[in-house]
Amino acid sequence: MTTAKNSDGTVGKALDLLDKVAAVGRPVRFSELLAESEHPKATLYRLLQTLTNQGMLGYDSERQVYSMGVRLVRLAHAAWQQSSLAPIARPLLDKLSVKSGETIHLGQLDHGQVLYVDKRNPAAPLNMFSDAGKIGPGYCTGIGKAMLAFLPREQRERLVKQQSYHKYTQNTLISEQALCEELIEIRAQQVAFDREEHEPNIICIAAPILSSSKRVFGGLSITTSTARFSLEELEKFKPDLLETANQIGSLAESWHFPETNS
Amino acid sequence: MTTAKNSDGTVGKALDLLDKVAAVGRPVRFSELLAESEHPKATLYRLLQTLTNQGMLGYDSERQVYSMGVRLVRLAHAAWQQSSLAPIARPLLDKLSVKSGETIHLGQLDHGQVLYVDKRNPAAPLNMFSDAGKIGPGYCTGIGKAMLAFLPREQRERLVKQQSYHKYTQNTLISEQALCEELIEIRAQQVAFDREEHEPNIICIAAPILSSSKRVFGGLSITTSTARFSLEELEKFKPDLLETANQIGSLAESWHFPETNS
DNA sequence: ATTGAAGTTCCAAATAATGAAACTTGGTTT
DNA sequence: AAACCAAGTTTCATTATTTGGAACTTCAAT
Repeated sequence: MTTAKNSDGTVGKALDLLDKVAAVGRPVRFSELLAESEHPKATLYRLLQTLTNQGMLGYDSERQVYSMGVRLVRLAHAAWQQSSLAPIARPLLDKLSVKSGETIHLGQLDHGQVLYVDKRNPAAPLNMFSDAGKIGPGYCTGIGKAMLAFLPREQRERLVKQQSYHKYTQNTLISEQALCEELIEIRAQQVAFDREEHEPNIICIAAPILSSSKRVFGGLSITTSTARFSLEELEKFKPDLLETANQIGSLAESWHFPETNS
Repeated sequence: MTTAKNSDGTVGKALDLLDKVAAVGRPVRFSELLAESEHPKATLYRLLQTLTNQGMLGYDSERQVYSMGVRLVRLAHAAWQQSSLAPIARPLLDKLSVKSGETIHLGQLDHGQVLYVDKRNPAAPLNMFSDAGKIGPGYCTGIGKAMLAFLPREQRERLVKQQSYHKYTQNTLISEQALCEELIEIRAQQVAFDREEHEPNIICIAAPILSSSKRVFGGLSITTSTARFSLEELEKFKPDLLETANQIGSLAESWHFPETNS
C-alpha cells in the first residue's frame, strides 16, 4: 500500500536506478547509491547486478564503481535514428547552418523539457552524443517556448505548471503568468526569442516544427551571441528559419513521425 | 543471435524486448512483436506498457505502433560522457583528423563487436555508414581486429569463436583459423588493416588503445578509400596513429576509465 | 447482422522480488 | 599479529509481482 509516485514494478525501479547513476555523472560506489536509496541493501545490490549483467551499467571490479553501460549507446542509436527528427532534418540543418553561419539546434519535447537531438556549430562539425541527448529547460529556451506555445491548451497548461522555474539570468521568466503571456505572443509571431533568459549574452530565435494538423513534432533554433547580433537583427533569420522548420515538419509527417512524450 | 539465453528476471525480459524493437528499426505493431515473441500475449502486452510508461518506448496511439523512446537518448548521453573514450579522446581526434585529412573512427569492444563512439569526417567525405552508437563486426573491421588481437588469450579465443562470420566482400576472413593468424600478425605489427574486408573500396589502418598494463580500452582507425590510397600507402599514417592511440590510452588510464564488456 | 483479427483486461497459480540478518572480504587500528 | 571495522555479498523464509489462459472489447471487412 506504499503507493508512492511511480511504479511499474521491478522494471520501473531498475530504470529509476539507471537515472540515479546517470544523475551522479561519474562512476559511483555501491554505498553512495545506498545512502540515497529507499531500497534496502540487498535489493539495491541485486538491482545493480541485474543492470550490470544486462550491460546497462558497467562495473569496474578493481575500483568497485558502477557507471553507465555501453548498451545504452547502442540502444540510443536506434532511438535517435527511428524516433527523433534528427535523421530526417539532417540535410536541412546543414543547409540552414551554412546559410545562417550561426549555431543551429534541433530539439524535441520530453516531459516539459527540451531534448536536443541535433546541433550544428559554425566552427566545429557535429559531435554525436556530446550534443545530442542533452536536455534544457522548457520555459526559458527558444525551442522550449516555441514548442510549448503551439501545444494544445490542456497539455500546455499542464506543462507550464510542471516547470521547475529557476532564475538563470536577470531576464529569465519565472512565473507561470509571465510565461503564458509570452506564449501568446509567440503564437502571434510564429517564432520565439531567447532574450538571454538561459545564459547571459546568448540569444536565439526559434520556431516550432509542426505537422499539417498542428501537432508539435519539435523545435528549431538559430543561436548567436549579443556580441554578434542584437535581438532585433535576429529577425532577419525568421524567413529561413520558418522555411526550414516547415520543411522538416512536412518531411516528418510523410515519414510518419511518432508522438512525443509530453 | 536469436539465443534465448539469459534472463535476469523481469528486467532482463523487458530489456530484451527493447533490443527486439531496436532491431526492427522502424515503428512496430504489437502483433508483429507477438509473432516473434516467446511470451504469451498478455505478458508481452504488459511489458510493452511498462516500457512505454517509462519512456523507453514511444507509442503512437493513432497508428498503434511502438518505437524507441527518447529517454534512451538522454541516458545514452550520460553513458557516452562517462563511460566512453570519446570525451577524453576528442581533442586528440580533432588533431589526428586535421593532420591525416582522412576519416577517423574511435571504437570500443562490446560483446565481441565494435561499438563506434566517435568519428571525424574529413573535408572530402567518403560514402559510408558509421556513426556513434553504431556497431560493426569485430572480425572484419580494422578497429575490431586491432582490439581482438591485444585481448588476453582466453577472452580472445572466446570472442573469436563467438563471431558470426559473414562474407561481406571477397576479402572478408570468415574462418576462425584465418582470423587467428591475422591477429598474430597484428600483434607483431602493432596495427591492423582493413583490406576491403567489410566494404568494397574502403580500407583502413587501426591501432588498439591500451592501458599501461596492456588492457584493451578501445581502438582507433584512419579510414580511406582505394581511390585515394593504396594499402601500402596507409603505412605512412602508422606513426601518427600509434602516437594518438597511446596518448588516448594514457589519458584514459589517468581518468580511471571503466572496464569494457567483452 | 456476422465474422474475425487485433488489442485489452481479469484473476488464480506460479514465480520472482524482498529485506533482515548473517557472512565474507579487505583494509586499518591496536 | 590479532582485533576491529566498514563495505560488499549471500541466504532464505516471507511477500508481492508476474504470469498466461481465457474471456472480453473494438473495429473493420464481409
